[in-house]
Amino acid sequence: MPVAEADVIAGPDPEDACCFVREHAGNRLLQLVGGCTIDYQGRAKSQLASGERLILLKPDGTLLVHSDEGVKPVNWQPPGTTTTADVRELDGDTRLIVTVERSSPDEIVTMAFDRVTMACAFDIEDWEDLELLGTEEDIQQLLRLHPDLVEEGFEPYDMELDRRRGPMDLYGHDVHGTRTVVEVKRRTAGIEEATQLARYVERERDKHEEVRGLLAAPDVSETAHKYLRDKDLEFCELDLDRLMPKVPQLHATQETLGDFG
Amino acid sequence: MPVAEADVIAGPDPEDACCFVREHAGNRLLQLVGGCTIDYQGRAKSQLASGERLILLKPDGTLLVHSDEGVKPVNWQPPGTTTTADVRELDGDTRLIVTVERSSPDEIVTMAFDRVTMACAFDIEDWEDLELLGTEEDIQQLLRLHPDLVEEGFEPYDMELDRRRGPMDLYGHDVHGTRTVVEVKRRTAGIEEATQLARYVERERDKHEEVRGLLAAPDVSETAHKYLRDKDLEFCELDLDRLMPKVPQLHATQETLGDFG
DNA sequence: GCCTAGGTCCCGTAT
DNA sequence: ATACGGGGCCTAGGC
Repeated sequence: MPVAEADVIAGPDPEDACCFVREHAGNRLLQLVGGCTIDYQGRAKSQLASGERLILLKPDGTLLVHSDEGVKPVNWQPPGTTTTADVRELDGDTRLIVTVERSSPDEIVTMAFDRVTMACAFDIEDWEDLELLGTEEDIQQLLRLHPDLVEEGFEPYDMELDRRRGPMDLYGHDVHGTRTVVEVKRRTAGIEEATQLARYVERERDKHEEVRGLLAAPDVSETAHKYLRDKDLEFCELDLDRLMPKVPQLHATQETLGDFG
Repeated sequence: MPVAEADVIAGPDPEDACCFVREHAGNRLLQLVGGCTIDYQGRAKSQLASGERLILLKPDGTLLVHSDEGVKPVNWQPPGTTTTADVRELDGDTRLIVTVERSSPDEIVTMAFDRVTMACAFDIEDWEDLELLGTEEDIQQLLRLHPDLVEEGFEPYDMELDRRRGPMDLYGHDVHGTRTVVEVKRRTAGIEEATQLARYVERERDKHEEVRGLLAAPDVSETAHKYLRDKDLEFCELDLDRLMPKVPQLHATQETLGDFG
């Protein structure tokens, strides 16, 4: 049954469902709704007893198995898989078996349907990229443009050079000319972020006399703050309410610059 | 049109689609396929120009917006949102507008449809929990049972006590009676995992005379290995091919134990 | 609520 | 291919 550009079949028997999967897998966005067991073997191993789920197979080979709750799929496979469909006898019933596999790493997801409520296939074309604003990268660039928001007198080194200096978010010198490493975070920094900064600063302190380390974030956990003091590092509070509104302008100017660069 | 337990409407006009969304949002698994723009405002901000997408609204308030590629939804909301649907005039067209919002943090996703190809609603009941084998927790427990696989003569302290000792995966003493902290990883350990161990060991070394630190993983990155040597820590190679087959047994015995505990 | 740690994390990017 | 870092990460478990 064609529904605009969508094909929908309700309650197909295993054979029809099998044909449907074979016809559309890898070409269109394929959807199955029904009761099934799911086994996964690969980086780990999982089993899921029979229940009703929604299965999505994207044209790029992505598999998503969703239950009725939560953002994360209960099973999945990243792009690049190959799909096979078969009809097999199982416990005296004829069942649709769909397998999705890939190599490196070798992984396979096997779905055995005891019932297919619905099968759909449609083309969805999406040429657009998401424009995301307020990422760490955005904040980083804003601080490059307005280094005083990090600290009065802070001057970051040039971006091109920074690349060769390693993975540090910002690197420059403070008002007294002291080398200063800045790690930027878009949300409350925890112990892990503090350790990350410590690692970068440690490397620099091996090479140079005096190096300051700043963790620039909207907030820090107490544990992280203690750790920073311990390691002679500093926390630098970022006022996101002031910074975020500047981001759209940043993106606008970058688009303009893109015409020349 | 009832399709087993599924309702499907093809190419509904905005008003019908709006009713459909209002009727099913929060009750059943609701699906929309169509062309839309999507705006998100919350922890960050995003815009997505018009394109065809598949929208899922789970009864628990989860929102997923999928394009034709990749595992990750292009936009989403975790469980607990509320959905509203409206019909509005936009650019001289009548459009379905669906918003999904939540508080703490305040976030909103707004979808403006220029066309709805298909709308479905169905009940999917899934009472089963995924049984996952081969997690870090599994490996940890195997090593507790067979501590020689960590190192000849290693003896981990009791699990109950370990809880109070902090977040360390394993804590015990080696064949010479030296305190030993073990951080377990299920895959190649990188610099971050090495730093994590270093942090735990540092705390223990503040309190005790001599403390060893082992990073137990199937492999280590070169950088991480250097870091370990630097900090006087050690790498302990895990043979996953030997360990993983033991996991099913572990789970089986734990189920049995569960009957008594 | 905060915070930490894990994830079959995914994903981009640089080496 | 490996490795490192970010993510609107999500999610579970402690406190």
